[in-house]
Amino acid sequence: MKEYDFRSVEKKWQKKWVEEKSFKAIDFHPTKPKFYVLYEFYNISGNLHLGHLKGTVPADALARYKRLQGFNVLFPIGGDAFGLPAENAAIKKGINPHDFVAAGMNSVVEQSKALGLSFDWDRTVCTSDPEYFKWTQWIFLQLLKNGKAYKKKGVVNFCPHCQTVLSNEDSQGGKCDRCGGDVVQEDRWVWFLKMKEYSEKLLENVQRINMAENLKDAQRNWIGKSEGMQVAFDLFDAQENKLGQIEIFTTCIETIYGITFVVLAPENELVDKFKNQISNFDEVMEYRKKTALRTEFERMSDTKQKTGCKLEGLHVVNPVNGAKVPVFLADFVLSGYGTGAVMAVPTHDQRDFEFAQAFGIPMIQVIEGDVSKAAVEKKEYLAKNSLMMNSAEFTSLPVKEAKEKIAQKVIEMGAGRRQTNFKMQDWPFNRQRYWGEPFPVVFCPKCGTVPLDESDLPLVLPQTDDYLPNANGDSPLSKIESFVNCKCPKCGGAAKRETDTMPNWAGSSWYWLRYMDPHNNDALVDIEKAKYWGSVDVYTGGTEHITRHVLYAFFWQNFLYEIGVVPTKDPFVRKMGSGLILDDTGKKMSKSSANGVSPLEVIEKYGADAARLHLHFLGGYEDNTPWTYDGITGITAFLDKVWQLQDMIEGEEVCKQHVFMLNRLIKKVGEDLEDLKLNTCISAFMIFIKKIRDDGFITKDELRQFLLLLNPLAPHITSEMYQQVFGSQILDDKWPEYDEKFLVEDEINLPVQVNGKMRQVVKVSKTASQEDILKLLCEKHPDIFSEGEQLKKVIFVPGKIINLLK
RNA sequence: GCGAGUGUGGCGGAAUGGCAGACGCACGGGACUUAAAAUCCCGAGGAUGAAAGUCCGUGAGGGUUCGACUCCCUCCACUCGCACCA
Repeated sequence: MKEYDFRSVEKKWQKKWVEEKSFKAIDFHPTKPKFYVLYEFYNISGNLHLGHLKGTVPADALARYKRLQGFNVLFPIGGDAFGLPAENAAIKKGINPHDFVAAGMNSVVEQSKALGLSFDWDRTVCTSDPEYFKWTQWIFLQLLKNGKAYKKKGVVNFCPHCQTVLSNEDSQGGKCDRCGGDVVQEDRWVWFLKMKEYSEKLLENVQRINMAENLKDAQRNWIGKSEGMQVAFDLFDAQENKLGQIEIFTTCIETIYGITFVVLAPENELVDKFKNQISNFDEVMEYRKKTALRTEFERMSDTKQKTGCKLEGLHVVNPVNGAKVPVFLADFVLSGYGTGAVMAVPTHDQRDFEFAQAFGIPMIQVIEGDVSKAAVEKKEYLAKNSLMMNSAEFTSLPVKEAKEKIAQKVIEMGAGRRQTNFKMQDWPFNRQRYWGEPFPVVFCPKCGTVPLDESDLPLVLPQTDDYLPNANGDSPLSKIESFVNCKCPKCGGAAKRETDTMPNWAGSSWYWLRYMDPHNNDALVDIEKAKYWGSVDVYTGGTEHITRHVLYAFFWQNFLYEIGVVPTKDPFVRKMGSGLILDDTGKKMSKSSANGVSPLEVIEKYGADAARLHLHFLGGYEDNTPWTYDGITGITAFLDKVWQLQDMIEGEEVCKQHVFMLNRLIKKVGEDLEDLKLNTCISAFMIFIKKIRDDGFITKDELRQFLLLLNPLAPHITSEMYQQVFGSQILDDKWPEYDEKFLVEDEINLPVQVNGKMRQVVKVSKTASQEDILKLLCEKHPDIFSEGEQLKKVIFVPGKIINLLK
């Protein structure tokens, strides 16, 4: 047997798989059940690095395993190419984004093929391809027509470096997700998608999906459901004229008798409305200006330093006791959450406590506890169910009871109602950048905002050399006269196009649907095909997009379901978040930090099978794994031993000597592949092969089954060996099945404990009774148990352990 | 601050109530070789012992149990997510 030459063998099979379309998914397969495996498609902003393999290889192994099991597997790939990441990368390299993306797409395809990934290449899509984004634009039109998209001037996150508006999801922690710079708050015209309206539905998606609990928590936390009350306070001027009402949101209605002030977010429009009644208006405007200049990051980092400004000349009245209460502006109140106004109870809310101290506002304690140094907060007083004080007829009641009774009273008075709020905001959907989907919308002086006719899609992105972002944050498209000036689709008069583009998350919010029907010119997906392929069965990829892409995906899928375009509310049945590959300093390996090791480098040195196995032998799927070449010789030695099995064939059928361990291997490999536990799966193969080598032979059928089992992980070497030994293609064979009856060994090693301490291991029959074992101990290990010895108790778990208590 | 998670040999990591350290790397010994590399075989948590064995051992301390890496409580360290969300 000549040595295994991975270079020629791997190339041969990769070529064959592509040419023969070996992994083509069949729509409406007459007999095979469908199985949809998805990997989070490639972001076209750089080369592949080893981090990508953390998601692709397990998905590939699962797809190959399911195919051998007889499923009609859909395993597609594509490119996420529009948006900031690609554009920034292109600008950095000085290449036009069109060319950059074309080259990038080509590169990831070639690298995927070199890894032996079994994608269906006829279904590849790219989000910046007009054939694709035609349907992204189409979805936007449906959102607009169904009242789920609106344009509004509002205070939003803006990145001065990237010169664009960002969503909350893109500016977590007050930092731009793309450049890491500080995000500021700016007043801008923004296209919003009504994602907030879908909060409950998204929570249901989270409930239904099969996913790690910590990831679900992150999503629930992001959506941020909170149940409380909305209460109206009458607003008066200095002469006691009623001006209107201020509505506040609270989850602590039980503290309402302790209110000593009310706080509005600095942006609150009541300030403008009643400017004539505010005697210190200049001071107020100055405070407003000051807070607007603070970055989100600054606002968050000094939370102990409360700032604010009293609205002199205005006050509100507490509806439950008629108390006169002053009104402040302060930036610890967020305009986007609840009503942008809060009732402040310094004795029972730490923020209010700090604010009251800073501004010398009196405090009223309404629940028992020590409020001399800090507020006694909800968490504490609810846990203790402390007693009420200073709260009229509710004084001396336990707080839990009082909470309900006070709520009732406020409702009966007509001053408030129960209200559920969500942290998640509507999705700011436009970017002031060139490289994105143009909005299919025009502004007509006569007709207002007019959507393009669906037949005019796609609205393509005009070619230009002047695509750099503008200093004042206007889209580069606004400079292209031929694009901007157009005719109104409604009245035919002169009109102007929207010149902002959609965010990078637009194209990725529905791409799994397009794979089901990638070449359809009449619909984003044929409804019958969508019914056939259903939801993605297993979705692999990183966890960093869990509160962004995955929530956007839930949102769009729900919307498309409501308008009858797709048959299910759930895009994914199961989402499996992969860990990261870390470099030698413990940092995440990524395209942006330029520490990525190219898979091609590993493939060149050791081969694709070795690269696939080694990376996943290093650690579990969900764990962060430090990358190293150390240990890869163990993998190459293993593959050499696999190759040598061809020389060890003796006999035909599975032999008695090997039947137990072969069945055990089949069971273990199947279970581990379902859960993407590639590391323990690989070790199971190593244990098996060691035993075969000890015995010195393998039968022909044992080898056949072994190759099938290993094929999902190491497809090249197993395909070659199978062809050489059996003369046919491994892909035409079927996954082996195990039989429970072969999984029980006749003889087992039974641990013997004395008083809970391990003393001995005895070999006994699997059916041995307690008496049998005690008898055996008398004969062979009298030091542990001898004839006639008194035992206090014996714990015997058949097949597991025996524990003698003396 | 809130939420979640992790902590096991020299290293990557197995084991989710029943033989801790599977499997692999590095390491030591042996075979092959003039020699080295490669390959193959054997050994190996720590302490003690010639050995059989004994004791200790999964971040620290306590608890539940016949039996705990595994379950519960307290604490320490690290990682991640969210963060003035009323």
